[in-house]
Amino acid sequence: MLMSVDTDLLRVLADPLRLQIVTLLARETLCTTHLVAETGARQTNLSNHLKVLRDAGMVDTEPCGRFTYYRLKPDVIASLAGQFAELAETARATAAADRKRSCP
Amino acid sequence: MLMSVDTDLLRVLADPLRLQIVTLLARETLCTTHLVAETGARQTNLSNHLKVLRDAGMVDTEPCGRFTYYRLKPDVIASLAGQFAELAETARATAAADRKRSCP
DNA sequence: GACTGACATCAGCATGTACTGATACTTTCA
DNA sequence: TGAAAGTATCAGTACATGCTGATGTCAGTC
Repeated sequence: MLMSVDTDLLRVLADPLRLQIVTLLARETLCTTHLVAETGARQTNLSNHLKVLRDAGMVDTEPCGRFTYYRLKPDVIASLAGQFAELAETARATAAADRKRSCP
Repeated sequence: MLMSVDTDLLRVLADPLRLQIVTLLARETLCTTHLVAETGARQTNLSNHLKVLRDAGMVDTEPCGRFTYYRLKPDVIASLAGQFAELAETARATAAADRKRSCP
């Protein structure tokens, strides 16, 4: 069966530090220095996670002198939100109808 | 900062087999035998994953003779969907406003 | 009561993951 | 032009994760 939600994206967001980065970037475009300061993570650890987010296609980079700005791709989050909304609606309707398959 | 989405729940759903189980249960209440048949997973592997879903508070169990039925808790999925919807809206508004913090 | 079916639990193993420290590369500054 | 700042990459390590096979427990059947 086709998955209802993209598990590769879920795995990327399931890490607390990466989710924090995504949440910060949802509010404003920031550079690596900003993100180190806001998250308290070490610079190389943050870079590792930023690479995971880039590879997952969730953020774009934007050089600015020797700073690198990261910008979230809102459509990726919107797509995930849509998938969860569908799953939630299906679950709600099923609970309301109390659908239960017979014993085998 | 408080997380925008529950990463413990995300980690639970980030596994393809567990997400498949949740998707099947979103459509109807099923027993372990049904789930083995629908997913093709081995019985002990499926039981391991069902335990993870129970421990995460995503499903309830319902004994029925020697069968065990699993019922999805729709409010858990609805809550996650709501969290993603908020994150998506924040991201969309930020992209529209083109918010970018100045260089440090 | 023995047997069968359904399913939960557990230990072991292979693989994946997240962090650290070291280091390389690029840009800017003095 | 060399030093400093910013950031990316990499190897190593410790821990987490997912699967398997074996096995235990409980409900139903004969």
